Amino acid sequence: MANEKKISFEVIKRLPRYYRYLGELKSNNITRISSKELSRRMNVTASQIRQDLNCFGGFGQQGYGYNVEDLHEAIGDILGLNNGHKTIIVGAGNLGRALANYKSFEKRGFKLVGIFDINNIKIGQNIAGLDVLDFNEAEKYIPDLAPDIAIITVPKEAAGSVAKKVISLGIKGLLNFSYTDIDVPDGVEIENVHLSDSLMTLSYKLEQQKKLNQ
Amino acid sequence: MANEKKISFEVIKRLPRYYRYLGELKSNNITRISSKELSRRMNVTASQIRQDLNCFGGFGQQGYGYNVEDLHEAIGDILGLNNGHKTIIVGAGNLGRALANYKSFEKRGFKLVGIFDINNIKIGQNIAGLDVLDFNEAEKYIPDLAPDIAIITVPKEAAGSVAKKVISLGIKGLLNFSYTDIDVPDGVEIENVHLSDSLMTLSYKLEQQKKLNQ
DNA sequence: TAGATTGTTAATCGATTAACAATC
DNA sequence: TAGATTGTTAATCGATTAACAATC
Repeated sequence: MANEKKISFEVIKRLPRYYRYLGELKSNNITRISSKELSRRMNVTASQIRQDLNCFGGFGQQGYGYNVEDLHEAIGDILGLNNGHKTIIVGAGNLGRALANYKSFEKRGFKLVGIFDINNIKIGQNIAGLDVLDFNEAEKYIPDLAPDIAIITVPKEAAGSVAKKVISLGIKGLLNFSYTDIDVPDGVEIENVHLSDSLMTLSYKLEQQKKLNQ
Repeated sequence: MANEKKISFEVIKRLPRYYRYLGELKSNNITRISSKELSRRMNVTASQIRQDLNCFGGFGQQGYGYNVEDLHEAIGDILGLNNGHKTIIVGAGNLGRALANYKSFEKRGFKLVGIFDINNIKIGQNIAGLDVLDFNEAEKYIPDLAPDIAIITVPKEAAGSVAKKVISLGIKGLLNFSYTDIDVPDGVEIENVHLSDSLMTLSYKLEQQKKLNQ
């Protein structure tokens, strides 16, 4: 019944980038694009683009290329951006606040429905139009809010227990920004994002440059 | 002269994670670890760990394993974390503020020396102990601050020109958070970080789960 | 139709894993 | 010494690229 061909996560990770470039093309009123031209702009091979897209079906047309708007929407569908995912943020610190006000999330169809913290000073404060709720009373709020995704921006010491709690309340997707990896049970999905990691790999690259110039 | 074996970026991207786990072990007063035990904790193969580490030299000892503290420091060195990289942030919006107050960066040896914006309301405000400076007068400040790295948290429309400006002032490393890819000339390094990308791949995973459960 | 460009198969390349001799 | 575990070579696996027939 289901389409059985296993699609590698390498391919999935490239989809948001295709999505972004297609969005750009769309706002520039470009209606069609060939894999060759897109490859030139994105700095990847045309072959890879065609392979990637063909994992999901034949979006293109021989002799013509791809319809920008159709392809943009198709990738959005594949990524599940048109499902109106409801999200909460746990941790109303600086990063939590920044993400709450982050317009990109909203634009890609993610709707923020709650912000939580355990700090009395923060509880009740208004962030991005929402009053910060007491995470110690999570079971009181979360079932009604019914979010799909929890964005975790708490200190690493608290990350594990926060994850456990929200999972127990039925949340199926976690985006973890705390400086630790969180493991989740089967049926729950997680993406661990470590902001300092990219700063470190950047640092490595600078190191190499420096050596080259010596 | 130089060590000529090319190390793949796949390996480099894993280093921050090794670094983090070793840091954890260290704070738990664990002094030695075998690739097998580390592989169990990190959920990777022992073989990969040994291969990765051996790109940089023989840190281990047969029959013993690896000395946690030594290895932690060695990886820090490889990543260039002990160089006291000076950084600036361009864009004092929510994300810029959050990153300015982000303790992880400081802890890994990155020192914030300046915050810039072009908005008069923000200029002069104090963030993380620094007065926000006018980016329109970047050439007045940046040569003295002499940063290695610029963290770019401006809207995508401004990202390109901000990059061009800081590169012209001698900055060699860019960490770009704006929702566009920035290309840089030879000799300059960049890491593009797109926060919504991981939210999108998470959304994809949720989509797959949903299909499974139908 | 002729030209362009896809979809897809085959070839290549690189990364991961397995295996084991070296050695602490 | 015997046991453990590395460093490293070889085997496997998977991802990327090249090539081209199909087709718009």
